[in-house]
Amino acid sequence: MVYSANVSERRQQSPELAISTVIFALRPDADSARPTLWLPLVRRTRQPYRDLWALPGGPLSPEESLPDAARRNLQDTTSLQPSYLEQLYAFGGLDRSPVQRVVSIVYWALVKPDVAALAQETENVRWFRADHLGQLAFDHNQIVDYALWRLRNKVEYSSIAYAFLGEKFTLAQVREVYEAVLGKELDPANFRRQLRAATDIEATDEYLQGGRHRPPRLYRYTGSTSPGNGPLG
Amino acid sequence: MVYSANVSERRQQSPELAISTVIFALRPDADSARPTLWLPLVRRTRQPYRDLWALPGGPLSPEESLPDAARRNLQDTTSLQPSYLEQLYAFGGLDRSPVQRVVSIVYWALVKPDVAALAQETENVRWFRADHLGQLAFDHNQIVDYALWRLRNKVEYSSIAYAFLGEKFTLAQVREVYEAVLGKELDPANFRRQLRAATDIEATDEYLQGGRHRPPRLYRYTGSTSPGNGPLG
DNA sequence: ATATGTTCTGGTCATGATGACTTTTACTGA
DNA sequence: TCAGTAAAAGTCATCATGACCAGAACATAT
Repeated sequence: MVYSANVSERRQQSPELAISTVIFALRPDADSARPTLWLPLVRRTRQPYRDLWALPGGPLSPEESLPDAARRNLQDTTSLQPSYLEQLYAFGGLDRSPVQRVVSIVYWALVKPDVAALAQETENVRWFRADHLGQLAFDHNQIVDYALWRLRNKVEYSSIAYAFLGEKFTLAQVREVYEAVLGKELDPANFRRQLRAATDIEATDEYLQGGRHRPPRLYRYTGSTSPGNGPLG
Repeated sequence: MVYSANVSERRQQSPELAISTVIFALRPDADSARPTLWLPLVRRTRQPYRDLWALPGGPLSPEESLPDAARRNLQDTTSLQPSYLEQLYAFGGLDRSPVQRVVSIVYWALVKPDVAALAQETENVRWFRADHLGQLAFDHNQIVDYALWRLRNKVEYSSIAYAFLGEKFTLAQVREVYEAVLGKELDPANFRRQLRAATDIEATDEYLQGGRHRPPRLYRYTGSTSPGNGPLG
């Protein structure tokens, strides 16, 4: 759209196309010190929904692919590099924006804790607990809810949890990821049995020292880190 | 796009937005008389990919929702009314179309056999076996493959199979749906045991007469028929 | 040095789901 | 009346899971 148009004209045009991303990271909770789900939001500086928090997003540039657009937007707004990126859904309801119709192709991403820790908050970028969001701009509450549903499903049947972890980790750390995502405690012994049966994690001969208990063995994830069931192979 | 533009200008504009649909139906195979997966395609009458077969699709009208656009398109091109409709994926690669960049939001649909039987073929609409497609226009082979993957997954963990069946059916008919979709035979006794344990199918007191064997009981599906895990509730 | 608290690690047991298979029932058609 | 066929019900071994128990290996306090 190189020419300007008023609101009623915009209503008749082809809908605007935008890319947004729901970004999840695990950060230690202030009280319990256990990891919990957080996500960064950006403050809207323009109408509509000025001063409300919204998902990072923007238009699709003509020469970039959809995931590239999501990645660039993530870099521009939050300086974050995701360890996992997957398309979530295309939202195209008629009343998503009061001004002009917008079709948003939404991605969801996971970032590792060390990367998330580097991204400092600014006036217009802030991290929120996934279960303590206020009212967001547009239909973004609905989008985040759907992304949470997808994350919780996917963590149970795929090896996505390791996108939250570093190269080496203890089985208890994996369990904490599951517990944070699913919101419930898991039996350590049974959880351990399942992970030992999985083929995509292998034991190293290193142990994590420093705890006031028996030092746990460190493991390594050997599987693929990309969304393997997508249409791209 | 109300004004015309040449190819190089189009390349720089905001990408075109289109809606397409992959439609599945079960039709009896000519040889084995067992149901197999078929899908209707439309012949392209214009460049690019003129005379190749493609998924039914078209632009998004300003005042219709995404699923409404898919439904209308399905009606316009194939006169089919789906018993199930769900968003598949948004395809936005740079080289999907040689002329202008197109972002396609693709839906997938299921139609019941009686509805599919009514839709007659024309010069530009023809049904193809899902496993015997030739080369399609654009990236539509890739899209169909992904839709098949989704269908096969979803049939195993959801109650989607009943979108292929009428109001009353025998357990063997349900099994034939699973066998056609998954492409493998299933043990009748074990399959029956699973369906009897499911809560969303109830037995009627009717039996299907006419076979040269013990008449099977008819059942009814009592669950929901809409995609229940979508972002819309 | 010893005790204590913690988590890691390995194990048992009952239960439920699954796959392979057998048997009986109820129909049609020769 | 018999043969053929699929429906319907049941058996058995195997496997995954949840609940639970016990010893091992550390740090810390006494």
